[in-house]
Amino acid sequence: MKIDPTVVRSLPLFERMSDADVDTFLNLASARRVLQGETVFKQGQHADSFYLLVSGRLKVTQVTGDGQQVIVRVVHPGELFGFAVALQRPDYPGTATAVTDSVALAWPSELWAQFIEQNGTIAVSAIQTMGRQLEDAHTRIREMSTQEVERRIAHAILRLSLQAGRKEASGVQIAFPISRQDIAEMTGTTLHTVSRILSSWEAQGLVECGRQKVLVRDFSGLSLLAEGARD
Amino acid sequence: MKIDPTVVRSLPLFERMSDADVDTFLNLASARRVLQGETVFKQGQHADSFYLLVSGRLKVTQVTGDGQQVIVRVVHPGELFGFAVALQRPDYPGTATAVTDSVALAWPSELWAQFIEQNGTIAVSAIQTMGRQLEDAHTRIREMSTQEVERRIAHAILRLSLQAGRKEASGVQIAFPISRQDIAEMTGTTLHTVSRILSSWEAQGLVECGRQKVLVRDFSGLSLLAEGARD
DNA sequence: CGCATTATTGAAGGAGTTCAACCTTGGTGG
DNA sequence: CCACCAAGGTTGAACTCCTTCAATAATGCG
Repeated sequence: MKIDPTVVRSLPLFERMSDADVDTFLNLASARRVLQGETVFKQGQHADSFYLLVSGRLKVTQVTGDGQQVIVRVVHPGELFGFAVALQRPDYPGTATAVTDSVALAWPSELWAQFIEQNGTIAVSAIQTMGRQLEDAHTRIREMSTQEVERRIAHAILRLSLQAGRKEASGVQIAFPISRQDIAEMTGTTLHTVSRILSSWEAQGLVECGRQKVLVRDFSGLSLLAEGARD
Repeated sequence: MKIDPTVVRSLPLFERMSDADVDTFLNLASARRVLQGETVFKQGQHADSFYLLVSGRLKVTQVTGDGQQVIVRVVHPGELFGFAVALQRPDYPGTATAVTDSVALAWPSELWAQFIEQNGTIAVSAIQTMGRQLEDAHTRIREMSTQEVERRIAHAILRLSLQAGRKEASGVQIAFPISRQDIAEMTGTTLHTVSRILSSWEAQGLVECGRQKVLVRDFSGLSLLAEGARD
């Protein structure tokens, strides 16, 4: 599969890089199309590649010993993922599943150290990607420690509508299929609680939702709720 | 304050670097002694430096809008911290407080990009540090999502005893003063619950504890508990 | 020695889970 | 083309783990 350099150019990772360097990187990469529901890699699998999401959307999940699933991250276009090498791990700590049809670039893990050491731009970008993820993770920890479920769900929905929102006539729609179960796995609760809360929000006119979809009607109303301004 | 290059050499960050390069880095750094209870930087403060902990131990806390505190990280010797620059943030997202007398090296934030771009070794180390932190954060998220308080506390105590344990006659002591409140802020619960659980563990002979101290007597017993093998 | 900080423990209450039953939706194969 | 059924969603009721409130005790610093 061939990738158009101009598409790639627009991604932050490459924007400060010379044309020649971009070509070098692209020549070493292989592109991969992943259909909705398919996985790029599975938890525990040998980490032979690291990836860049070109288009689409992925979720990265981890399964605990007793079979419970948690969504640790949503991958948006332009982000690096699957860089287990960077953590000096032989295997992937989670499973990456496409929630929409997606395209990813893959490089062999052996090239990671070489990329980072030889190209400062890549190093800085990689660090920024990880930094943003680290902040997200800390935000989530803070929320899970201190906030009740309703506020956590509000934050999660607001974040998704910002990172993956599509403007519609009546509000902002989250641009990929997302189930109650998914939201529960992102906020550390159960699908039952998520369902109850979304229903109550719908009654209040804050959101509109259906099977695998959520549309934010009243962004500022939801923000108030997220910030703890209880009715 | 002067720093001995041989001390620094033993840290992973510098171990693959040439003597000349180590000197260059040390000449640009300023060393800072931080006494127990003092802060290296405060949440919201302008991020003018990034740091490396040479000795001692720090906790990094965040305070939420409504005044609740959360410990987002414990910094152990040899680790980078306060690299807000890397996240393209003008300010520190948390407060770093010494829990034991500590020594840290500080570099001006402006040097970060230069360090990373020019020295591949530093870049790879920085990425590994962040990667490890990211994994820790994901582990914590997973635990908070799926495990009950007792198991979370068990995991936290085990982790601390591995990362900061000092062998004593009757077990492994956590090598810095740690209160019930601290443990609560690390596991997303209240000091009351922590106190109750530690008391019950003490009765079972798993730990021994006093004011600001915890000693693990039965590591494997506690591990069993952490893994969910209920009595 | 006095007092602030830290810790313990009981009792009451509540937010959210668990269990259970039922309803909706949309894809697919007869 | 539409009937069927699996996957996703809703909602009630019971229960429980943990928090919150409250009061008292221990520890160690100045």
